[in-house]
Amino acid sequence: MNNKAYYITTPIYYVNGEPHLGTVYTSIAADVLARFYRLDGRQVTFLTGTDEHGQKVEKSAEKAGLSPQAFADQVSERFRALSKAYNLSEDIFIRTTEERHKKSAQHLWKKMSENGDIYESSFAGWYAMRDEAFYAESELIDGKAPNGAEVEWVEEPSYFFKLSDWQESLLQYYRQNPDFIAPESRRNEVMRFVENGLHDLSISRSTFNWGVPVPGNEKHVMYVWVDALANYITALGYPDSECSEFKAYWPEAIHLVGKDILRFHAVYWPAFLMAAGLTPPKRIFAHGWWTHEGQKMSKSLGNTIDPFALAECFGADQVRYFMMREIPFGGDGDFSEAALIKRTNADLANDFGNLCQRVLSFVYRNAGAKIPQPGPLTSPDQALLDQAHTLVEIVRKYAEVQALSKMCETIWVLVGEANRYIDSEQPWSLRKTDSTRMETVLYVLMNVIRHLAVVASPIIPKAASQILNFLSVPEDQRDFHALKNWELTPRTVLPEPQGVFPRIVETPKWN
RNA sequence: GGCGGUGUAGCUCAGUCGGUAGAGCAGCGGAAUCAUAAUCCGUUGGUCGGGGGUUCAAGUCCCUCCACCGCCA
Repeated sequence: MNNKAYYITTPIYYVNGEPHLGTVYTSIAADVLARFYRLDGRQVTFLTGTDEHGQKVEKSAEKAGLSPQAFADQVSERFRALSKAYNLSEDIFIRTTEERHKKSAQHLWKKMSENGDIYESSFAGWYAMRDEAFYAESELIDGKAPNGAEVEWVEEPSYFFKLSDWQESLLQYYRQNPDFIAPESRRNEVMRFVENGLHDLSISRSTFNWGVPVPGNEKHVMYVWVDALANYITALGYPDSECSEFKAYWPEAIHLVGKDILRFHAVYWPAFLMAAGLTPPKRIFAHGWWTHEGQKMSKSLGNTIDPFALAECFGADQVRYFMMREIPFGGDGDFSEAALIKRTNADLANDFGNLCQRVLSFVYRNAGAKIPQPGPLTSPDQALLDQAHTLVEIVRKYAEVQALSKMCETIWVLVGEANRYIDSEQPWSLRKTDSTRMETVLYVLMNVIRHLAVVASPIIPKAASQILNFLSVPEDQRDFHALKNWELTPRTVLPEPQGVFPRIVETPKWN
């Protein structure tokens, strides 16, 4: 068994806005992987949290008549609530306003500074508060940022990070670690970007206060990305790089990010780390964006999706499965009500849910409501069981590369096999002719369902746990080790089963 | 404008080292009746974006054009 540490992160979410579909997507993906590796016996830390500093938060707080901290407290809670709504199993929910984080970010700064990578200068440029980014004169379109954000001329003293010095080291790192950036198309983009030359980075601001003070110059606060990115090591105990958490998990980190913030993670972050004498993370995975009924989601279009309403009306497991299954991780996808309902009804209710129900209720009604006693196995029995036994292995291969939709697909292939097996073995006929054989068939099926439920539990945790309850599988026998080393005990009494994935007949009102 | 990617059945996509096109969903026909009217079997359907070339043979290699997308400028 592989006991190696597994560290999976989402970006910290900016408290300037409410959780949206993209937020949930990243978090669900991270949760699925975290849960998978916990079941696989690995030592896992799953990190998420909120990014709470910056000018936008300061302004929003002012508008709301609150202190920045009180405002951040309020919105941060909304992101915590998301974990409840979607059964997210984060081990650490970090907030950048925590004292330990300030210490960590400041230490990181000091290290970069000691290494000679930070210098003081002044910055003049067009600043878009909405993006918290600067634009060159040549980039402006009709006096606005390329994306339409309002810009203002800003001239102020600023500290700079010598990003330009890190071009070669970064390229070398990319070449030596071909898996560092995924998907591959993104990796190529990043490499080309770096090959084209890097500009030094303004990393402090002095015109507002809501941020981590720059060590040695309290007039400046850190530019939001130095502050934000540091969260990944704060959570492991940095600056104590000798503590057990840090030693176990760094640099094992797998950062899941949206493609919009890939550059910060794949270019700035490793440069910061190397400047501070630390190793870059193991992998950055940039996933795609969701459209809604074919349209880009935006507040102005009024077509955003409230993830809370979504989970409430369709079910957290249903939304989790849909998002993981519907598009290959890394690509863009479309969220449509029809597609969600189709997946729910076809894959969850008809294929998997009904498989469980037809077997479990048959056992409950026609086999004494007990786990059956199997007799000798036939070759179809053995063939199906063999597939169940290799399920984890195949799914694990996909988990290793964050191929989440492939993980789902693989599991559902076995669901299909199990449905075909029932039809060909016909336990309902055996009931009248050969009850021993009937019990064998049912036992095989229950065992296969057990495998399916355990392996699918990272994706659909609630339903999987219900199914395992119906199978009377003890709480402590629900991991991958138990699939190999524990068996259903014949004659164990079973509870009355119920459907776990109801069909959606009438579309709920949710939006 | 530079670099890269995509274009295959109604829809979403797979097609490894070139050898006369595949899956899922939808549609159609049938079987079964344990089950959430779920399941299972069979089946219709494509001049593989257009054109040209290499080859005994190209969705698969080369050229060119068109459309869409991404990153950079």
